[in-house]
Amino acid sequence: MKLSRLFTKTEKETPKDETSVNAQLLEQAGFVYKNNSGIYTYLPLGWRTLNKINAIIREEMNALGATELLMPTLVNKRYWEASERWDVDVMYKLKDETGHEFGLGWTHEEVITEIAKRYVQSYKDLPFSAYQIQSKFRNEARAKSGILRGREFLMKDLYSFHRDEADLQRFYQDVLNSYLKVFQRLGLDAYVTEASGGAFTKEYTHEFQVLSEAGEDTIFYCEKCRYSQNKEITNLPQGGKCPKCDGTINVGKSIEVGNIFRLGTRFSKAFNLNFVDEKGESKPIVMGSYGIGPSRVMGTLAEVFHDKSGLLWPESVAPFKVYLIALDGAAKEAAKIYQRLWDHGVEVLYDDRDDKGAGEKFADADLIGLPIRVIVSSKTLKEKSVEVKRRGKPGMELVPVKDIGKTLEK
RNA sequence: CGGGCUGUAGUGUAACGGCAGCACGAGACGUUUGGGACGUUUUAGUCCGAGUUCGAAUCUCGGCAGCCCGACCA
Repeated sequence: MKLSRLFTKTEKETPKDETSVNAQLLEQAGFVYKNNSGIYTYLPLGWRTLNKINAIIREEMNALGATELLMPTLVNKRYWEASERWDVDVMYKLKDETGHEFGLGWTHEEVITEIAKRYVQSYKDLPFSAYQIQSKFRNEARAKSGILRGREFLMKDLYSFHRDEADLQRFYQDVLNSYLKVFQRLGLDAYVTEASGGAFTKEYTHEFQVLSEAGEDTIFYCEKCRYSQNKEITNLPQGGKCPKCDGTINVGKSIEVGNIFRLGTRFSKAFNLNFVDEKGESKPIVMGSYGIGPSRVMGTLAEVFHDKSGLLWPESVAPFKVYLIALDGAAKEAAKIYQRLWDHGVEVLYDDRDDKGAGEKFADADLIGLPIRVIVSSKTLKEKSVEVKRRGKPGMELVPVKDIGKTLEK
């Protein structure tokens, strides 16, 4: 993409009134636009990043054997009444002219359970799992921290259906491992944290927590074996011995980027979702639900990966891999290099603005935070080379123009 | 939902109750190009509504909006 065609611009100043790093940097660099508190537009750069995050999640969900679908956002009152969740204060409710009442979907156990009823009758139909990536709406009393806690946000929600607790437990463990893989690919160091099940279950659930001062949660964790518990439920002693190994328990603020729940039969009983086993006996289906917030993940990445000059995206989620800059009359050669890089499958953002000084282009490159910066100038062309620099790393190297595609495609 | 703070050009900021100014940005022309370059010139603003006052960006009330703290957060 050429910068001259990107309609967004960076801001020289950090937005006033924003104290959280993700809000400051993502707005300043033109990744998101705040329409209202907790309600954001994902601008072209941000949308590309979000789609990179989604693509990684999709790959891992598909690898689990889950299939993707898309459920409605407008969810009729009858669904919520069936599970006794109509009187939930985070739900946006609305009524149309004819008096039909809806809640905007803030989670979709009810909808998927009803759908499953239509297609699942026998043990032969189990187990199965399905997921979606969709905007969720939650009427948060207080949206905060940029895109970390929004009223409208993106969520990947996965639901699984099993014949018994043992099979749920097996899949639950698979999802746990799958989530760890997702976060590892996203460049995030997530702790699997034991937490309370809230209204869903009396058992522990597991949250995926990334240490960050911007987080709202507090976890007690062992760096050595990575055992971790949420402050809500823990009796681990700060500075004390880890009960699982000989490590020490630390305390830190953290961002919850994912969670997994064993739902049991709460929803299948509410909707009479049953199956018939080999003996002809009818039994309630055992369910699980599992969530990751891609938009919150994006905010978390901004919180974790930045420096005083701007963002520092991991390559797996950067909107582009390369920020290409043409200086002093090298535009013609830069355009060729731009094309060559794309031919090699390298995603390039080309700063082709001819009315901007070098300093401004450098500042924007740093702010936007793509992993690699390539500069073409008369100086480098004298060496038949371009300058390649990694964001956040000292030093640079000259790479011959003829090798640039091969060098950067890796 | 309780509490605190704040709303001035696109952005960031100034102005005692008394002429709304500055910088950047944006537009035009020219010179520039290795860390937000320079000259000339143009452009654009007091969140909305009431009230007090000779006079309101400034004081009062209401609304709307944002940030922060707390409560809440399957």
